[in-house]
Amino acid sequence: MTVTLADVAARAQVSPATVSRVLNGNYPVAASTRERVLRAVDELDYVLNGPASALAAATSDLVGILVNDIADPFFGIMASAIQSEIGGPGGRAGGERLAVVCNTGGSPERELTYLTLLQRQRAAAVVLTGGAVEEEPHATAVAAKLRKLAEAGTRVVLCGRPPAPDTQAIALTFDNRGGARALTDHLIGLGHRRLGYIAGPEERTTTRHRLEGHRAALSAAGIEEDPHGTVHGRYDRRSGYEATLELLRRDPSLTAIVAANDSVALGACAALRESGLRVPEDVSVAGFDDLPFSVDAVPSLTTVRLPLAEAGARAGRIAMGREEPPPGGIASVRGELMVRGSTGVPRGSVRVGE
Amino acid sequence: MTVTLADVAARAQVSPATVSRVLNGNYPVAASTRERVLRAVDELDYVLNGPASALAAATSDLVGILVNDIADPFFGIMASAIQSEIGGPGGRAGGERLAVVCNTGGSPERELTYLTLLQRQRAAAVVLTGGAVEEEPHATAVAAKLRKLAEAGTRVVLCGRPPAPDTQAIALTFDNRGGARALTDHLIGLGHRRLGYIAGPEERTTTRHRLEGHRAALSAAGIEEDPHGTVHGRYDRRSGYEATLELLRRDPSLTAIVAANDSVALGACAALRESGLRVPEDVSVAGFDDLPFSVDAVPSLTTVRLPLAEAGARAGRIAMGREEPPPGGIASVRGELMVRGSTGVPRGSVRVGE
DNA sequence: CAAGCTGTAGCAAGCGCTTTCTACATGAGG
DNA sequence: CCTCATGTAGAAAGCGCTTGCTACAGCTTG
Repeated sequence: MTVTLADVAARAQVSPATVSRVLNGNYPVAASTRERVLRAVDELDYVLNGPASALAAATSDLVGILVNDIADPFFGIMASAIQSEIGGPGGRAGGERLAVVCNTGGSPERELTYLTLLQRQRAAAVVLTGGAVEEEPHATAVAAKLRKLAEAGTRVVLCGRPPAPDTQAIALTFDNRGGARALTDHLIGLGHRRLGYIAGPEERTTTRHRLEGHRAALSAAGIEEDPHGTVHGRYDRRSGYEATLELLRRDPSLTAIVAANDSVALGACAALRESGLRVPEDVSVAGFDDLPFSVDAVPSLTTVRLPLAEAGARAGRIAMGREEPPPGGIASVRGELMVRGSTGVPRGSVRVGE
Repeated sequence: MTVTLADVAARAQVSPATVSRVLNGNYPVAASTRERVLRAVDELDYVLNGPASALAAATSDLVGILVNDIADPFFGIMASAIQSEIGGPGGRAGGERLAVVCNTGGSPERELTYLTLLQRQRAAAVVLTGGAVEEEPHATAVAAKLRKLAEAGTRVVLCGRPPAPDTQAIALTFDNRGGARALTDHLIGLGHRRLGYIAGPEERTTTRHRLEGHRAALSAAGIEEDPHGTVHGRYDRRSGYEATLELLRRDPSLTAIVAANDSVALGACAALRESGLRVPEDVSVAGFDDLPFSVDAVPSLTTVRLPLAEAGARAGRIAMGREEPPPGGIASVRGELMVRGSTGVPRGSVRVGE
């Protein structure tokens, strides 16, 4: 039924071993023999049996990329960059690797499930992207799993994710704290004193770090923080829309809104607009990430640019062992403040609600 | 070093066969034995060797999802929906499947490479999304590959992609022609007579179908088509920006621009704005797909909504054999015209360029 | 001219699992 | 009490490939 190595060998009048060596190209084979084998492969339309070869060689060419939300360009861009350094014909000769992205949907359980599945497949490497969940039963479980993977020879790289101690995992972390700090500093510099903050889900590291940066800026400027000034939500547009309405309800006099990311910021802009408020004349809005659509927004979004593609590419190379890991296994990747149209000096003093 | 089935068997004082049966749950095992085995698995932290089991059972739990551009939400949304019906703990008990998305980057070679890689892994199913390339050496090669896959028992589903004849592949096709027709009809109905069209890459089916729908609408309205009214580009924002400048150069008097998709439309809006033209007062703009950001654009985009998530979910279920394929193996999925702020009646008659 | 290389190819032993077939208790039926 | 289903477990034969080791030409060398 299906063609096997032995069939090819028979056709080429050589032993299976020789065929295997031709295909893997890691052993001297006479040119004439090689050609005969290749012709047989072609004529029989032979396709290597991946599982069999993985079993025999005790290695696999699978590389897993875990993302929180594949429909979010933030992850799409990173995944794309990682993959481009790993899979397909772009890479080194002979080394076809199957780079696969797994969508955890932000669920800790699914993250663990995928990790187990990849461990099962004896993946060559695993790249985890995006913020981690800090909640306890899970964080430890993931760390343990990562350790196991590393022990089994799987290279583990974290991209845009905080380091996982005792794990051997290489981490390229985004400096969310610093970026957030710069962003809020910018707003404060413009004269804003009443700022609202729309945060992401509470249990994520990214959320916490960005919030910490924001608060650091506030306290450095001597602005006492209003506990009502922060609303938590998801990392999507909708969440930004709703949170903005809530912030406006709590404090109609705020002059700036800092969002957890660009999507949230766009939602905020929409809510503001529908509330009859202009951006940035009435309320300034700032995002985070600088996704492609952010320049295009009207007004264009002030945000912190994260080098998603660069970091992803680097993570991919490290995962493939084609680039040295950073010293200590940890590197912090800085964002860059992009000042654009959505932020400006606060208008006068009081605005009447409604 | 690594724990194997045999180790677990030894620990549980049973034969490897029994452990295998407990793990697969497809053979009666006494409750007490099962429990003993499970405990041993737990204590030893045993993880099944995927390749070995795939080899022995001649099946694998891999499901491949091919996308053209993972950084594009169009694909992200579909991939997410497909995956949610396939992978992780969402599915049927016991059946953990590894749903993986492969990014072809729109390159025919990579598409083929991934297909081969999946064939190698003896994937349980493959879902191909997005338009196909029509160029000849490639189209035939892909069809041949799909046939091979199907023969080898891999279920093949096309989602948002035209049917592949002689292939056994199930196809859920988007009615791009019909959607494009409705969209341009709408514009014509508003009174537009000079329309520019920004198309995608020439060799893609999606591009051709949308263009055909557009032209059908024009000719039905008795508008003779200006060969200069169409510019080809990529499916991204940038392309829309550049193409718009080009269209404006060719015909400064056009009153509407139809874009290949929403991203392109956004780029068009940006170019228009920078050229001092208002949307829709001076020029109407229409997109296609209705991605999440389209409602948020200013003005919000008139477009054709494609039920990406629904179609993806359905494709996923079909791929898993959990839903009957449509009769004849082919279903056409219709889009819905969403009339929003970016289109309006054309202004007066002549506008002066510059 | 015998001994020793070098370059190629084959043998055969697994890799870790699944699954068919066989074996053996048990308890039921005659 | 013997025979037979019935339920449960084990033995063992692969699945298709890789790879360490062996074999043996054809050439150098001393």
